[in-house]
Amino acid sequence: MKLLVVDDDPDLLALVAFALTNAGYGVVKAADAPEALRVFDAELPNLVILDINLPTGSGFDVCKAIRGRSEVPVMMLTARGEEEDLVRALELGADDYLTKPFSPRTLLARVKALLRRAGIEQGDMVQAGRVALDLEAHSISIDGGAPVRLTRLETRLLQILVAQAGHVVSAERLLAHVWGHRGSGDRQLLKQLVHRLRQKLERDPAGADLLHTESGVGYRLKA
Amino acid sequence: MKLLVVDDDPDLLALVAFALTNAGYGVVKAADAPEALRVFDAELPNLVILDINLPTGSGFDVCKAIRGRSEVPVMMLTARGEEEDLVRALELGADDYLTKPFSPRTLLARVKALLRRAGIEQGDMVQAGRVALDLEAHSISIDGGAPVRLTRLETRLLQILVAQAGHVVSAERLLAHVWGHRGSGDRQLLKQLVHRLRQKLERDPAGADLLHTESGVGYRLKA
DNA sequence: CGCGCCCGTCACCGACTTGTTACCGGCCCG
DNA sequence: CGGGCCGGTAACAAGTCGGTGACGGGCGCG
Repeated sequence: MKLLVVDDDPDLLALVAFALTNAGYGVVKAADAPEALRVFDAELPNLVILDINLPTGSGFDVCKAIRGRSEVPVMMLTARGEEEDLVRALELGADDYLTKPFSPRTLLARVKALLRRAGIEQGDMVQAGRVALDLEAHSISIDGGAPVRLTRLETRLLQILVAQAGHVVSAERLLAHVWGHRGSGDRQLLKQLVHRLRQKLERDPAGADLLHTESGVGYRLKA
Repeated sequence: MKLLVVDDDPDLLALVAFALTNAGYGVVKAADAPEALRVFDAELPNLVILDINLPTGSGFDVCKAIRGRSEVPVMMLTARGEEEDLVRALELGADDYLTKPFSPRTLLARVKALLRRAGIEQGDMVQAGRVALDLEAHSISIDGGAPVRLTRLETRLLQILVAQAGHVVSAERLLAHVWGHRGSGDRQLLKQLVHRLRQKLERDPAGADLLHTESGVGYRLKA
């Protein structure tokens, strides 16, 4: 799930991008109108978040241009007291708006609602660094590459590793999460699962080296 | 198609009910929280439109209570400036929201979109990508080709697959939708139905490969 | 009544998943 | 130097899952 965020304020742009990335979305950014359209055509995002006030050209033009080539949902960002602009934006085909300042939580809820309404609801998806794990489809994609199919256990293993990306996860904890208390203490189960998972990851050269062994402790997914 | 509208403002309630009735929907009304739940249980509507501000109990409680007993789509109505409430509503399981004031046209478009997404569109045709499913005639047409007759169960199966086209639908969910909770857990039923459906689809060469198996998860209709 | 269709059930096959055993090599430490 | 521990790898076996064919009961209809 790829989102395009357009804002000329670097701080706000970074904040929004951070919140969305953390929630597991792929984010591409643009700081002005021409760049926005360029990135849009190159990346074909599933949703656009667009500041009304842009230095070069206005957000209206971008919204209109996007509407000319796609039905993708567009959310406008506006400063308080610009309600008349808002009406214009909605008439131009924007799907929702958000008044600054807003909380990341509000942003996320709105983005989710928009995606749901547009019917491009994604499955449960978690992302960490270069890997995107699709819990619904049981697949993983590295650096946005072709998705690799995973088995049930592999998915469960990756789920916790992705959630704890960059940190070591103890073997005991992995065992508990994947097998429940049944497999407690059986390191062989884990060895095999890790081995099989690595074979799949290494089919994509970008995926080799992602899953590190922390000797005597557990495993760690590169962030 | 029956819709439940809940609002304590008699004017707004009448307006909304009028717009929906005019569009051909059956409408039942409620003015407060207890009445809403009573009417809900009695009428089992296909969609609920729910004001957040209710005199007795809040819209939240109603939303939660409804979610506790059904997956029916819920649309929340909110006044401008209640964005925090909105987030809470969406997290409680509401599917969409509308900020007052809104135009009847907007309301209708949203209601239609919600019903389409929920796959409870009645009567007419549902379409997704290259397939057009006729729920009345129990037939399907691929790429505008000759319609193929379907049985009752095949139609129900395709209904949810078309509604979720491009996304994996879990076996459990398919079973629940086609057979109700009776067939819960019986994969064999699903295997056979999918097999029979595929045979029909593959009579049209364009239809082969449309219904994809996601091993260990469920099935997915190509978008 | 007999026919055809719908659909639930059984049986079987091949592919995949998962648990288990065995073996290899490196490392630490006495 | 040698044994024990650890992690990686290979190979096998049992179990599971999905696809397919076949049978037959139920039902509506002429």
